[in-house]
Parts: sequence; structure tokens; C-alpha cells
Amino acid sequence: MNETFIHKWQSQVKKGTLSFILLTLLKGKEMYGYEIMEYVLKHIAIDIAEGTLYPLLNRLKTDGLIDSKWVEQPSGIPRKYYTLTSEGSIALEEMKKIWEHLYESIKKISK
Amino acid sequence: MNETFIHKWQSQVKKGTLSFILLTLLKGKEMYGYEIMEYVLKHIAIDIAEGTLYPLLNRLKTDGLIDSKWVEQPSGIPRKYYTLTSEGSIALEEMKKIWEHLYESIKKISK
DNA sequence: ACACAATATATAGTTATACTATGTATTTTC
DNA sequence: GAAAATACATAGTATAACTATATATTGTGT
Repeated sequence: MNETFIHKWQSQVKKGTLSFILLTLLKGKEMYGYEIMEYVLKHIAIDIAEGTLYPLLNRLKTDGLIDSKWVEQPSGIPRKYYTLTSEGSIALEEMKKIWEHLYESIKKISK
Repeated sequence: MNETFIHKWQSQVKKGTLSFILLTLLKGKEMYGYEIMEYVLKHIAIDIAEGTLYPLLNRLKTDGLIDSKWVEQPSGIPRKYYTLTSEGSIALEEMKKIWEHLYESIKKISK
């Protein structure tokens, strides 16, 4: 019932949370785009499209939160590896606080 | 430091969470627009503008998730009270599941 | 050998939703 | 009697996810 609304809603929730997820992932280790996509699909069960991920990574780089370097492979297409910058690390901490506060606030009003 | 990014991010996070918050509030009791705005500002510390709230309430009504009725006041401007429909109640439960799952998933990857 | 799937990155155009600014009207406060 | 608070509303803009498409290499199946 009202699957369209839920579907649209879910896509709206991604706005914001996706960048938060990417920065969180890159805090742990450097990763390349395709790897991030597969990881998010498997472990977070969020349907992330290529047309969403790559522009997002570019935006985060433009904003100075992440950095990238091409890495040639012994076989196959070169990969673009992303790392969190110190600026990105600071932003991530800030986002974490806001995210936690939002979650707790909603939890409070939902009972 | 990168306040612009955090600021923009925070506004993006609202896309999706705001409708979730409104439905959650209206599950508890019927409320009118201005009341919702004040409540969210005080208790959830989310900067919600009138130009965001009223169109959002109209969207939720168009989608059949909430209903509204005008209530004349003994003094002052009439208030438009909103209530959660049964459809809205079902949608809210679905959203809750997705929201909880998202939160837990992010928690897992953040350590 | 050839087609198709998987790997890997990228962009153009569309859609949905929050933000800014503005407008209307009534009541309360200084 | 002027300003602030209450109460609702809309038009135009900006942001970011989605769809579709493109390029190129490697692996798999027949």
C-alpha cells in the first residue's frame, strides 16, 4: 500500500545519508568506486546506482573531504582509490553528532 | 571549517526525515502546522521553515497519509489540524523499519 | 571465434524536495 | 499605533538522487 510513497521516501533519505556512509567507509580504509558500490549494496542494503555514486564522489572531492589517486592494475581497468582528508575527518565527526542527535530525537517522539 | 558543506548536508538529511518526523508526531496526537513547526524547532532542533512545512503537509495529504480539518478559534486565526490516516499509519511502520535498519547499518560500519 | 556478463569509471537530462522570499490576516505586546 | 507573534500559503531557486547511456577491459559460455 502506497509503495510509491515509500519508494520515493527511501530515495529522499539517501540525500545526505549517502555522503555520510561514504565518508564513514573511507575513514576505515581507502576504497575505489566500484568496491564502495558493491559494499553498500551487500552490507547496507541500499540500492546505490552508478549514476549516483560517481558524481557524489566527485562532489566530495571538490569539497575537499576526500582525495583520489589512480592505481594501475596488473590486469584490468585502472581503479580510482579514494581516501579521507583531514578536513573530511573533521566533517565526519560533525555529521556523526548531528546524525546521532537526529536519531535520538526521533526515538523520543516515537513513543 | 567547511561549515558550508555541513550546512548543506544537514538540509539534505531533512529530505526524507522531515516527513518521517511529521508522521511520527501525528501518530501521537493531532496537531496544526504552526504547532508542529514550534515543536520541531524546540524538541528536535531542526531548523524547519514555513516554506518547507506547509507544502510538505499538503504533499502528505495529497498522498493520503494525513488528513486535515479547519478548526475555528474563539479568538484568532483558524487552525488547520492534521491527523494520521490508516494509510499513513501503515507507511509510518514501513518507514520505521527502513530507518532503524539504516541506522544499525551505519553503526556497524562506523567502528 | 563471438556474444554476453562483469568490472570500472563517467556524464547528460529528469525528478523530488528543501530553502528563500514574499504575501495575507488576526491578535497581542510595548 | 507600531511591531511582534500567530497562522497559513505560494512562487522561484538550488541540491542531489535517478535513469539512461557511453567507454573500455577482462572473463565466461557455447
